[in-house]
Amino acid sequence: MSTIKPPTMKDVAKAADVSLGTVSNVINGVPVRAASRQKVEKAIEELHYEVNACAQGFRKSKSDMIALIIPDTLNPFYGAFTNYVAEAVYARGLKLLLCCSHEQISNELSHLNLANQNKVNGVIALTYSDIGAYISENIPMVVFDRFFENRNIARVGSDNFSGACLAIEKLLEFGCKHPVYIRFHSIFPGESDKRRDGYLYACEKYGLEPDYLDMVDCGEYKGLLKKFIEDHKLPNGKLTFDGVFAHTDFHGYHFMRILQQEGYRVPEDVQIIGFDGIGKFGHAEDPVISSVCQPIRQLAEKCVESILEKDRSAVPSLTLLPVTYRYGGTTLDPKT
Amino acid sequence: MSTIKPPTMKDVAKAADVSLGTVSNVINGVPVRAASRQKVEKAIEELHYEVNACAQGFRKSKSDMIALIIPDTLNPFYGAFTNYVAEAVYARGLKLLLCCSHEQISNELSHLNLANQNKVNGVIALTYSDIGAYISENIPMVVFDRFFENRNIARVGSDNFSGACLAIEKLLEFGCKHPVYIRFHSIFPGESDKRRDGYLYACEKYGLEPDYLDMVDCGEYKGLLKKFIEDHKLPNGKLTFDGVFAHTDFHGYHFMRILQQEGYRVPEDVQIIGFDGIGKFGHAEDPVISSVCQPIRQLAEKCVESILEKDRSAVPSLTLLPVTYRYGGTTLDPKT
DNA sequence: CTGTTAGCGCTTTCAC
DNA sequence: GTGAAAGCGCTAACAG
Repeated sequence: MSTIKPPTMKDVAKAADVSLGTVSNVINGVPVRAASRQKVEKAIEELHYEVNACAQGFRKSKSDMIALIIPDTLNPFYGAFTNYVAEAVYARGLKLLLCCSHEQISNELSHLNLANQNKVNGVIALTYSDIGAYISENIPMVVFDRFFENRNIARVGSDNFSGACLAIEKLLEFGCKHPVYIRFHSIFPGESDKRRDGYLYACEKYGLEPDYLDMVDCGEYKGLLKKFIEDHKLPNGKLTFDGVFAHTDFHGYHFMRILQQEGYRVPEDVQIIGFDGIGKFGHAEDPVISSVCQPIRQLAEKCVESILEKDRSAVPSLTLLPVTYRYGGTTLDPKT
Repeated sequence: MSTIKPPTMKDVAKAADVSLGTVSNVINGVPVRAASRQKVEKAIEELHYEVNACAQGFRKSKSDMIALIIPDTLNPFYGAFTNYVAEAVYARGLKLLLCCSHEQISNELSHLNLANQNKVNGVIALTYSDIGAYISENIPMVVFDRFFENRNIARVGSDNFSGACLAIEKLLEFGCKHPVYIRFHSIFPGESDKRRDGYLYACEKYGLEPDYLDMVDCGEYKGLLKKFIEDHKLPNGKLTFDGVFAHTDFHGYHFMRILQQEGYRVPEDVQIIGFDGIGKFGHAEDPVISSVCQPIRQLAEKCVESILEKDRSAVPSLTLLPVTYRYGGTTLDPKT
């Protein structure tokens, strides 16, 4: 067990015959005389010196890490968001501390504690509870996709309201006369509630009778979807609706499966547009259904940008990014 | 900007009227007289003291972090693996440093450096190159799924050989007479090459004529798959094969799409079994195709376990976990 | 520009 | 068991 201790800045200083401060300056990009710089660089090279990030973090009370609190990375949407946050973080020379909460408030809080204890530069959170109150005042935080009012924490998300309108407009454009809305939502209020508001607004705007399923997500969605179909069946077997705006791709997809099981054709009898933009092999790969896509990469970028903004008064309290429609086989898009 | 400095162990010691060492002992679970312990705990409570993980890491030269080096978290397989590694890491009171390499060796190396600099307890790597040589001798490392010979680093993965045999056996069981194998592989050698070996072995064992496509993955797989179909078409339009073992679910899925475009029915005309066990909305959710599934959670668990084993001579240099078959709509499984 | 120096908060001896 | 004290490697403030 001959564990050789790695060289320190002191060793470098000695080898380069300069002072500790000079070595520090070279490493941190502080202007230094060319001759000294070269001596130091040579010594670093020869000794294979590497900064001790722990010591640095300790001294500066900053670990140069960003903590991402997210339910999991199994869900393709979360996986994609995590991926793009990571990219944005690396691009700024920082590290990513990944905190999966599995939607447990207790985990969210303990991870928040961890973030505090580790002196992270900031935390990006996609949480199921209003955890903002628990974070240290002096750690920048931004919440993504889940908005809790009554708190002064920066929020970043997609323009859900416009997205819902876009979905309805597309369905109408593709020939639907009676689009319905299917929603299973968390018991926690969030920004995605605006999708319902957008649906209602679009109905009013286009003179449609609102007709929608609005349930708390309970795992029993399949039965409820079947019942919804039953309730909308005419005596001749036809359905009273011909279009579906689904709150998420997941529910849109499963609704499609059930419709098909019952003998209806998608998109010929019923067209479906979901929300999120999930692909079968990860984001942006082979869409699962036609969908209103969230700009995940840009959302991640905005979150990191907002965390790193030095002038905290300059970060917008709300940033809403535009969404786009993408064909995914469940709609009758005209061949353009 | 009235940033109040958080309390330190010194503050706790003063408030509890004990020495610094005693506070440290309480925090680290070292036996302490009950009276002292209570005084300290009370002080911690009152001051809202929290350990400074940076200082701790600095002092101990251990950050209590595990670094995971993985191409990305977009791919559902990687996303799932990341998720389960995270769980296993948290369960042991550690943190996860996520390093996405995007398959760039330069990124892999720089993340490895980072892991070194941050005094991580170990690194788990799913890499595209033999980076083992670059890690500090005294940081435990385990490579997952990509095995490089000639190096003394612990390796964990699925039993690819048996998995390939299982796939062929299932195809035969479901009535196939002529199963082929479709493979697009990385230019780097890896454990998944054993899937080909398994296919060849199964062919020999069951008296089949091996017939397979073996190409370096180049993004042009669609054209190559079409050509493969063309090359296996009889004058009457039928195919010379009736079963496909695909190297991954991804390629199996796309082969299915192309077969369907050309008018063949899956699974009636051609049955397909992939490898990995990808679901449409993340791992274990609604399989994309019938598949030989990797036990991702257990693999992750094994990796973490291996990293944390104190007695390095006790960690197996190779751990192969068994795979299982799962129906996913592209095979003619008997209703059991 | 450069050298000197004082800690950052914690763990870990070492006497008592 | 407990207190005192010595740093871990680095940054930043200061004087030259």
